[in-house]
Amino acid sequence: MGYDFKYIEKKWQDKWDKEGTFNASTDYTKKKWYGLIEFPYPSGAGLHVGHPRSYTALDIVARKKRLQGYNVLYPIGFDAFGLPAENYAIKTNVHPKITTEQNIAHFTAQLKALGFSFDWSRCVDTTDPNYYKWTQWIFIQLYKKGLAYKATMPINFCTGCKVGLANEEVVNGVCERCGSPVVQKEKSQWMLKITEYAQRLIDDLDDVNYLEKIKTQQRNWIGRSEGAEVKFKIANSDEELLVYTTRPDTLFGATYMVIAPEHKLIERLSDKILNLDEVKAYQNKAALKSDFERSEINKEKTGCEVKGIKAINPLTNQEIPIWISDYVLSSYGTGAIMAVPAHDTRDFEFATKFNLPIIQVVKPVNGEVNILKEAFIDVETGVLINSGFLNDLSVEDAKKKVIEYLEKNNIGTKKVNYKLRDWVFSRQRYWGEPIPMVYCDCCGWQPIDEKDLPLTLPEVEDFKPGENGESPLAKQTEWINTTCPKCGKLAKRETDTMPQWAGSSWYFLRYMDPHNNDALASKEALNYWSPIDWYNGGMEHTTLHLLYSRFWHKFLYDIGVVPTKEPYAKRTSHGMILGTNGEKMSKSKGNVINPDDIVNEFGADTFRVYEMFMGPFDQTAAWSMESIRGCGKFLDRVWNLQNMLIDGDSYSKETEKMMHKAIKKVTLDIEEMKFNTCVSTFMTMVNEFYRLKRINKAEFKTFLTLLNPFAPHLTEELNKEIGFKDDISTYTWPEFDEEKTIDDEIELPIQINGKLKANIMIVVDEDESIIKEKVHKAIENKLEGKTIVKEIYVKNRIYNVVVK
RNA sequence: GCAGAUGUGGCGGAAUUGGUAGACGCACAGGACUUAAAAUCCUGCGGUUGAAUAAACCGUGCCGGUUCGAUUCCGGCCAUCUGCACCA
Repeated sequence: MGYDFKYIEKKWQDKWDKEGTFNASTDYTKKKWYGLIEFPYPSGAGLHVGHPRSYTALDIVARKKRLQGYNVLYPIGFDAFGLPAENYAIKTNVHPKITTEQNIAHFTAQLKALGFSFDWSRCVDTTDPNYYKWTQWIFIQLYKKGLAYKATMPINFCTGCKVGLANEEVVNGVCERCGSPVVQKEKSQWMLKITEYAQRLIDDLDDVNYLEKIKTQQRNWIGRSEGAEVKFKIANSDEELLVYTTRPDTLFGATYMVIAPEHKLIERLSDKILNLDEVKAYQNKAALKSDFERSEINKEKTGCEVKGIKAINPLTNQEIPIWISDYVLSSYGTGAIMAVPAHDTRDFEFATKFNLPIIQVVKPVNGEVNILKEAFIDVETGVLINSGFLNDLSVEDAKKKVIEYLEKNNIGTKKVNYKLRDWVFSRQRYWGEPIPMVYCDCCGWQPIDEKDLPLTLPEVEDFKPGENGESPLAKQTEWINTTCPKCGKLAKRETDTMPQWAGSSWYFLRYMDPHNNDALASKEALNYWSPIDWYNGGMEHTTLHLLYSRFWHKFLYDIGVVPTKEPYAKRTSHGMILGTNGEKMSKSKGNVINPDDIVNEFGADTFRVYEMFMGPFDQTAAWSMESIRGCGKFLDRVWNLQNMLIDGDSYSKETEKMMHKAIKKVTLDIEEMKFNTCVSTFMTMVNEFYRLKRINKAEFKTFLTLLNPFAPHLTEELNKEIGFKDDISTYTWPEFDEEKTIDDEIELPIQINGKLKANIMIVVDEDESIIKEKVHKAIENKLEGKTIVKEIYVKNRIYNVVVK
C-alpha cells in the first residue's frame, strides 16, 4: 500500500514554512556552510524539471550539513529582469512588473511544493529597487575606477521591427518574429573592462576547487596566447599595418596579409585602392554575418584582394598583397594578420583557393613534409629553414630570437593576447536596471549622485523601442531630462539599461544580508559567510555568468568591499534533463515535462529521489516515466518497513556491517555528488530488511536520517509514526566506525592468464602461503599439462596464475 | 570552425580509479496471494553453443599499443550532445 504523500508533504511544508526551520542563523560564532544554486529566471512557463536537479542536490548537501552541526545558508531568489517579460509586454501591453510578480508567485509555490530547505526570509528579486540600487552602485564604482567606458559596438538590428535583437532572436540572418533581414548596426554602448582582469581570472583558478572541465573551459575562453605584434609598412605610403601573431618565428614565410572587412585601413587608403567597389561590396556582405558564422570553416573561404596597395614584409623586404576576408575578426588581436600558408591551416586553405604563394619556413626535425598538400603546424618538432638568421633554430628559440630582433629594430614587440573581449553592458531595452549615468554637454558622462540611488525605472505605457532601436526609455522625455550632478546644468540620462547578467553577478552577496539599506551587505555578514562553500549550476554558464561574477567579485575585492578574491570556493555542474525522446525539452517538440504534474502524481519525495537516481549528476539524462514509478515503489517499500519494526537500541548482528558501510558510503557519496549510488545503497538496505523480515528501532532511525535529505517529508512522518518524538531535522548525522565496515572473510577471485577461473574464501589479510596452497588446490585440474610461469597476488583482491 | 563533454545488456546506469564487468532500478518472464485483475511479496534475466543452477567461448563505440591483468592508461579513428559573448 502506498503512503498518502499529498497529506504528508503539505503537512511538513507548512510546518517548515511557519517555523522557519531552515532559516540561517545570524549567530556568527557557529561554523558556517553556504550552499548556492543559480537562482531561476521566473519565466511564464513555470519551473522546468531541470531546476530541481540542481536544487535537490544542494538541498541534500545543505540538509546533511545542518545535521552535521553547521549554520547553513541555502538561499533562493529570482533573476527577474529579462527579454521574455519585455517581449510579452510589447505583444500584450501588460507591464513586465505584473508578469514578473505573477511568475515569481508561481515559482515560489512550485519550489515550496518540492520541499527545498531554502531560507525564504532572505529571498531576493533583482527587479526590486532596493536590490538594483546596489547593482547600480557597483556600476558607478566600476565607472569611477575607469572600468566602464563608452565604445562603438555593433548590435543586431532588425530592419523590420527597428529594434536591437539578441543573438538568439536572429535566426539564419533574419528576425525571429517578423522575418525581416537583420543587419549589424554600430551603436555607442557601455562596456566593462573585463579584459583588465583576464590574467587574474586565469591565475586565481589555481586557488579554487572547480571541476577541472570548468577551469579548462574558462581558461580556453579567456584564451591567453603569447606572440608578437609586428608592423608592416605599406608601400608608397606612411601607413602601417599592425598584426598580431602567435608565430612570429614564421615571419619569413608571410606571403600576404589579410585584414578584417571592417579594418580602418580601407577607409584611410581608399583613394589608392583600385577596386574600391569590389572591396565595398565584400564589406557589405560580411556585415550581415556574425562572428560565429564567419569562423565556420567548413564553408568555402571567401575574400577579395585590395588592389593598389601592398605591404612590405619587414624581414624579406618583399612587397606582398593585402586581402580582406571575413575569417579575420576585427574583435581579436589587431584585426589583421600576416598569412603564413605553409604553417597555418586557415591561411593554407585561403592561399590554395586564391593561388597565393606558399613558402615553407619550418620543417620537421626528422624527414620532410609536402607543404603543397597540407600546412605543417607541429611546433614541437619544427626546425626553421629559408629564414635567414633564424635558420636551424627550434620554433621556440626562433620565436625568442625574432622578437629580440623586432624589438631592437622597432618593428614589433612581444605581446600577450587574450581571446576574451570586453563586456558589452548596454541593452536597448526597458526591462533592466537603468544605467545610472547622465550626459552633460559641459562635463561629459557623469554618474548620478550615490545618495540618489536607486535610479528607478520609470513607469511607461508603451514598451515598443524607439525609432532607431533605442530603449523604450528614450521616449520618456520627462525622465531623461535632468541636471548634471557636477555642474547643475541641464543634462540627459542614459536610456540604455543593463544586461540581465548584471543582477546575477553579485546576488550571492545580497543573500548574506538581504535587508541592509546602508550597504550591499554588512562587513560582519560578508566576513562570516564568504566565500560560498559550494556553488552548483549549469555547464552553460561557465563562460559567461561564472566569469562575469568572478570579475565583479575581484573588482569588489580590490575596492575593499568583499573579503575574498574569489566568490566561490567550489563549483560543480549538473547535466541537462532531456525529454523522454532524448531531445532537449521544448514547447515546439511537445516533450516538456511539467514538475507540477509529477508532484501531483508521485509526490515531491519521489520526484526528488528520481532526479537523483536517474543518472550521474553531472551528465545529461533523459526523463523516464517508468523509472520514476520505480522510485515511487521504493518509497512505498520504505513506508511499509514500519510493519516489520522490532525493538532494539543498537544494530543487530546481521545488519551491523551493512549499517556502517552504508553510513560511510552515503556520507562520502553526497560530498562527491554521487547521489545515484546513494539511492542504490538505500534500495539495497531496504532489500536486506525485507529479506530479514525485520528492522529494529536503531536501524530504522539511522536509515531514516540518511534518507532524510533525499526524501524529507516521508522520513519525518515515518519517524513520528514509529514513535520518535523529535523531528529528524534536529538529529545529528550518523557516524560510522571504519573497523566495522571491514569484512573478516572475503571471496578471492582466481585468474589463469587474466581470466577468472574460480573463487575461494579467505580470511582478510590471510598469510600468502596459505592462500597459495588453497589456490593451487582449487585450480589443480585446470593446471594439468601446463607450466606455471608466474603468480601474482594482490592482497585481498585477486590471485592471477600465469601459465604456458 | 573553436572549445568542453559523452559512448558499458532491451533501457537508465554500477564498478573500491589498473584487479570477479553488469551493483541498484526499469522493462520482461515465471511463481505465491486473489473468484479474477491491480497492488504486493518471492525467483530468474548480457550474448552464442548447451537438457543443465555442467562446461566453453564472445562481450564495455571502432582499430592498434602498454600490462600477468584494461570499461579504466597511451596513440589513431567514428558517432552523439552542449556552449560560442545581446537567451537565461
